[in-house]
Amino acid sequence: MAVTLKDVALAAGVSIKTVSNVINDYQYIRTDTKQRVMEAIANLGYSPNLSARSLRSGKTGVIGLAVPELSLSYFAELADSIIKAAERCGLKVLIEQTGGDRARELEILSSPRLQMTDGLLFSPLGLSNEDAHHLNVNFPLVLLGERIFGGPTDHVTMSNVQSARAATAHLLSKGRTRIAVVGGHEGEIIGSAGLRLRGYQQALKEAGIPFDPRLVAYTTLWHRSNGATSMRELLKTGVEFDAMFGLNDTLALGAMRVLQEAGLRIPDDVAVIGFDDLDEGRYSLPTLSTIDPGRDEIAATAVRILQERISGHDASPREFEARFQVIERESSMLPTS
Amino acid sequence: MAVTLKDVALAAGVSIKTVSNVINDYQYIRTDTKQRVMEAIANLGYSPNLSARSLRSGKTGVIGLAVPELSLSYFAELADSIIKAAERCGLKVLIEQTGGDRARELEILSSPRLQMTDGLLFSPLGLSNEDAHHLNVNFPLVLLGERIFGGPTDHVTMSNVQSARAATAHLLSKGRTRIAVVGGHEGEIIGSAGLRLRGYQQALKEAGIPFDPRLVAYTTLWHRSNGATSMRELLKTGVEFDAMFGLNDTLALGAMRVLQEAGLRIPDDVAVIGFDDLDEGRYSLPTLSTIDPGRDEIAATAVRILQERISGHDASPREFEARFQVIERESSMLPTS
DNA sequence: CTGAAAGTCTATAACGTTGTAGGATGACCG
DNA sequence: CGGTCATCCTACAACGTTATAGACTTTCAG
Repeated sequence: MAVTLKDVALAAGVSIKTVSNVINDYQYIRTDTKQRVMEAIANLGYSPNLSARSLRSGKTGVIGLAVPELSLSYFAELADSIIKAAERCGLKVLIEQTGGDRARELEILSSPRLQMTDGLLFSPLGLSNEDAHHLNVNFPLVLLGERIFGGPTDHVTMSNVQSARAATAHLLSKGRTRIAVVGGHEGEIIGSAGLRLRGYQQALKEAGIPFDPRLVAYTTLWHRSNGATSMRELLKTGVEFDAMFGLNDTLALGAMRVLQEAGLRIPDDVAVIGFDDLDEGRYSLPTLSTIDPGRDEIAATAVRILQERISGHDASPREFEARFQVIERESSMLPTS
Repeated sequence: MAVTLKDVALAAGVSIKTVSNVINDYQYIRTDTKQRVMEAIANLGYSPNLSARSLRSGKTGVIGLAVPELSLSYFAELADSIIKAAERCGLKVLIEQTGGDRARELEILSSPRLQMTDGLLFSPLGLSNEDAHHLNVNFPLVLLGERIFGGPTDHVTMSNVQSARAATAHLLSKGRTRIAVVGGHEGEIIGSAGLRLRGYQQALKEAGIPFDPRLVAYTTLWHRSNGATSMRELLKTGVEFDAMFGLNDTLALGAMRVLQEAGLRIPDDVAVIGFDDLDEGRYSLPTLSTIDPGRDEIAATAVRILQERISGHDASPREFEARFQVIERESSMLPTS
């Protein structure tokens, strides 16, 4: 059925290796031979069998990307950036969804199915720092996200602590002092929630404002609905606040919706900032202030260093932190006090 | 470096074919032989080389999914559903982004790089019905979306016309008669925009209401910003309306934001319905009425029939239409007139 | 004119897996 | 006891590609 090198070779009257050489731009081929082979290729509609090629060469030209879920906007936009970055390097991306489940994440690290790829970009959610040793795998692996630091692999992350501190400082600069937080993870120290919460506390401390634990609403998955529920519970406790820091945009949008239902004005009664710079926050009502965590930079860096590892670059694990930016929109647009 | 069948065979003192047989659950193997082989596999940490396997078997266990962009929420959620459906069939998904660009879409249909997959789920945006013949490819292909009908391949789609008619009828049932539309594509007949617009017109006709072309706002890509811009222009024209049908949720949310900026109340002044049932619409303010186009059904059907084609099912092309549902939320919650 | 070097091509052996064909053992039936 | 059959295993050949080694030409300096 399928046309192979052999068929082309036969048609062009050369050996299969010559055809292979033409395809791989080997230096020493006469122009007319090349011509003849090219014609045969075109006539027969030959295209190389990639399975055979990767068996022989040991490379597939495909990288894996493991994320919790594409229906979480942050990961959809991350995947978008990564696919584009990979394409620039001539790589395809195979996406795996873990649901943020620890067991599934561990399974992916040991799954033989991933051998169809040259390496893996891995953004875990269920793993924690104690699982770091599981990252000791025998294939190129680049870690994304903030669940594990100091692990045995290259790691690309955002400046969680610093940017959360900047986000909080931004609200403080507006004269707000009672800043609620939505999306904490109970007891977490490392992880997006823990780190961002730490940044929040640092900013408070710098401003000389005591940390009030009642202002932190905890939740599990960072889904829209959880942002809404958390805010609803926070309001029920009666604790007062004049600003809110959503640990990501999705949470902030869900929470904002509940605030407005409760008749609170944004930013007048409650100034709001999120985290992630989702497209969505640009068209919400009000538009959402946020942190741009440098997603494209993360994607490009991750793909680049994964490719370095694939081509055999051997060095001790490196940590990369993307540049961030505070983006002020309506939800916190107030005169600076 | 890597452990192969040969190594395992040597360690277990059997032939490589026996090891292969153990792995593939061949019937006739003595329990103790099996045991010995399994142990050797575990000890050496063997896992099969998938390139070799696919070269031999002609199957890769990977399917391609080509969509415009994952940062468009609809496609992110579609990809999510498809990856989950594929997983249930033991398939991996390789995602390709076309940007909705016709040239790139055509390229994908002829790209040899896709040979790393067993088949393709293809959701074009730039192609039109005249390009149907390009779908005549020599690999299993299932078409998604509404750009091409009656093409040479299986096709899974949503009931665009019917469900748009139902969406419009829903607004009409609330006593609204001046229904603006956001997201039309100039001159389009086939395609999500064209079909949904047709459904809109059908509903009007059934209700005996004349079609007013001034109520239709046109746009290109269905991005949030375009929904906002379109609505801004519509308001500028001064044409009156008491309801709006966003041809998808993203557009509707963008437009809703502009309506509210303009001081119009939803649903009181303008009742709104969207299309797609994005998660986002559940937490917007107000929550967004919409059409659930049956995304999971589309995903499951598409994967199933692609798999049928891969396993050699030969029959004339089939068309599938998913069941839809009108979902009433706050943006159109009014007493039925 | 000669030998070395550069240019052009080919035969053959891998890569790691599965399919085919068949050999060896023992059980069971007539 | 001979033959058939099920059971268990193996040797070998493929799948389509690229790497290796080398054969044969041509070029060109000495």
